[in-house]
Amino acid sequence: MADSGGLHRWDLSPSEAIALQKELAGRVVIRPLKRLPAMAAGCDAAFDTLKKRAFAAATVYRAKGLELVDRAAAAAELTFPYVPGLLSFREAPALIEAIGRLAVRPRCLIVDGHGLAHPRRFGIACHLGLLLNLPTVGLAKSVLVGKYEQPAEERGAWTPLVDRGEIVGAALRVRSGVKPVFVSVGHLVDLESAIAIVLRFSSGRYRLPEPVRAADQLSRQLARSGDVNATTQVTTVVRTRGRAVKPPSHRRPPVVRGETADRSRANDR
DNA sequence: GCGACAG
DNA sequence: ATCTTGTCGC
Repeated sequence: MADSGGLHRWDLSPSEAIALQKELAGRVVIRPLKRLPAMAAGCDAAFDTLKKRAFAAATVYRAKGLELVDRAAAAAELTFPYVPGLLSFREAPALIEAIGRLAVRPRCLIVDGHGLAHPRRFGIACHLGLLLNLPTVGLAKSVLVGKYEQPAEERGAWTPLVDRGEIVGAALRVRSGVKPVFVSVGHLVDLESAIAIVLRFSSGRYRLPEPVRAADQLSRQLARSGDVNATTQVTTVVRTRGRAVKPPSHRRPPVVRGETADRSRANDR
């Protein structure tokens, strides 16, 4: 139905959630990725003005050509408050639902939020990666824990994000001359692989990698239009699919149902 | 006790 | 995260 693994419940109190994180943190696997994934899914969530409902989106991109391959979304009632360090207990259920609705099973996730760069080394990227058993990268726009030196201005430059004597992530310049983003290990990757993945799925035209940028836009769009299908608890909102694996001789750009996919330009942030 | 604090 | 248009600069 919703959970992918049923590893634990979600209706926990903040203190119980913290205890669970300490327990699950030991299961995170850090290792280099043998080969960069051909496709990766960006994951992000937005909220309605009443902040009573979350809209999660998952967008799959192909590394080659940075083309959108598939995307899905889900809406859910918010049951957990926003508490720094406990983000996954607020957003993960909806994100898991959205990811589960993808027609194309992603082999890698880039999650909006931190991974190991977390007080208990178990940010939302670690949580999702562990539950879905997928290589996962954490990508945040600001720091939760740790300090860092400003990296060089060129795309690809990075400096370590250090917390309590440990390198928990990196301040990575995805676009030259633009504020860096913070990359950290989620699960089944190491920091170098995580950085390589973020650079591979970004063109350098925007601060965020394409998958996350698209998921951010989709979730935000759905939150504003307070989309229909969002009536009950974990409910479907939209679903759009494109080409799956091994596309025919004639490539066809993904078609978005109900709305035209503007791929021209935009202003991030 | 005083700040810091993903989204 | 969210309330929100134009504007300055590469």
